[in-house]
Amino acid sequence: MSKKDTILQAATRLFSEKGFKETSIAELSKTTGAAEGTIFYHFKNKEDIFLSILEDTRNRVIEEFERYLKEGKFDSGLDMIEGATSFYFYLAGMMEEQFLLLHRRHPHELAEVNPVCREHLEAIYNCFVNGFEQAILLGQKDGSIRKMSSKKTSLIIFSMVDGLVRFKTYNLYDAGALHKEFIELCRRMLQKK
Amino acid sequence: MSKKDTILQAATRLFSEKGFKETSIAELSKTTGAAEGTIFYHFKNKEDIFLSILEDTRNRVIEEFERYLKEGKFDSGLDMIEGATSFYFYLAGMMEEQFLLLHRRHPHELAEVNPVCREHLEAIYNCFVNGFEQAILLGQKDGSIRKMSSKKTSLIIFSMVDGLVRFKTYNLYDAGALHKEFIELCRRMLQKK
DNA sequence: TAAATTAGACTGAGTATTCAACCGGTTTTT
DNA sequence: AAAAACCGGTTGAATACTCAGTCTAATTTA
Repeated sequence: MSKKDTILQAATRLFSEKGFKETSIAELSKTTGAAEGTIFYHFKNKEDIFLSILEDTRNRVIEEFERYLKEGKFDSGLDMIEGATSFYFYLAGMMEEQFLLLHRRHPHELAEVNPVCREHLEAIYNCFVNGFEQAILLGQKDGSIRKMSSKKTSLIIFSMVDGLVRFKTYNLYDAGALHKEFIELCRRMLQKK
Repeated sequence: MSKKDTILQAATRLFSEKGFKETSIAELSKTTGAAEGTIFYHFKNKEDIFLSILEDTRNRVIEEFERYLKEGKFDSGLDMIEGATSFYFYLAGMMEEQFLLLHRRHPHELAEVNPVCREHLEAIYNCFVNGFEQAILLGQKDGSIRKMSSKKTSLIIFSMVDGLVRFKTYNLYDAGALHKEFIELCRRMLQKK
């Protein structure tokens, strides 16, 4: 792995675990074995490191989620919602550090003043919300999901799954054990009859 | 208002808007008109300011929520859930700064090493989760809510409402317009038949 | 040879916290 | 009554420290 990638990988862990401001270049240098000068040779400043991480996260998240939806075979729209939400949980586990980073306030604050950051964040969120909406629209066509606003419902579902993932990272309750119940509740609120 | 309260109020706003680390004593001094020394006369250090805010938040949140549940008249457990979740949204609007603060990562990180902080956080979350659970148990008694794990379901409902509030603060989508739909979905996933 | 990397000194702008001094009012002493 | 001591609250300059980012000169790698 190139030194640049090593830096990026360590920065992802440090930024997600400790926060952007709380991570110093000196620490990043020590944990990677790269000299401080090397870090600034590859990235023009600290924020640039952060944006690179966000770009990588965006690419990977979108690639994985869209591939899952394309390759997956679903018997109905309702099944597709179950698959998509479950895959969200799976992805949050696979890419734990990146999700931790996204759940911090820093990227959202940066997005308010930095268009590049905003673009990355919107792309990530739209990917999921659109995926959920597709499933709802499919379900309304095949009759597994009742008539309702697909736009609004997909937003609510996204805020639900995202809320659960956050819950797990904060570790206040044993949120990991809630998956089965969540799916059941989700089905009930969407299905016909 | 005493100088101490002025400091506390300004710190609540600054910590919630900018973050703990990102807020300097110098800025707090400037916005309150209190000298830096005065701040450390009233609080033994920066963290002490934060814990005072958290304590105030805890007291206010619990007082308001429990009073609402006690004084409120509900026709059924299902109505009580609607009332309790709606009141959560209302409270999040009324105490916007405090909720913003709670939604940052800092209090949760501090809670891992500081028992006082952990105590405050747990008290706040338990208050809501227990309130939701009471409503579910009541609904199961009066027949408005089906058989299900009251514990797990109350956790999921809490993560849902909390997720929506977060959504609103991040302002990525127009989450404020989702309240009516949320209530409807909530009813469907809980009620019998 | 050119690009990548190193160690580390350095700058300049912050940072939290400390501290001796000060202020206005009240009580105690003379 | 005048002087002295006392008090909580307040001040802002001083302290010791951290940090991002720069720079250089030497070395390694491709």
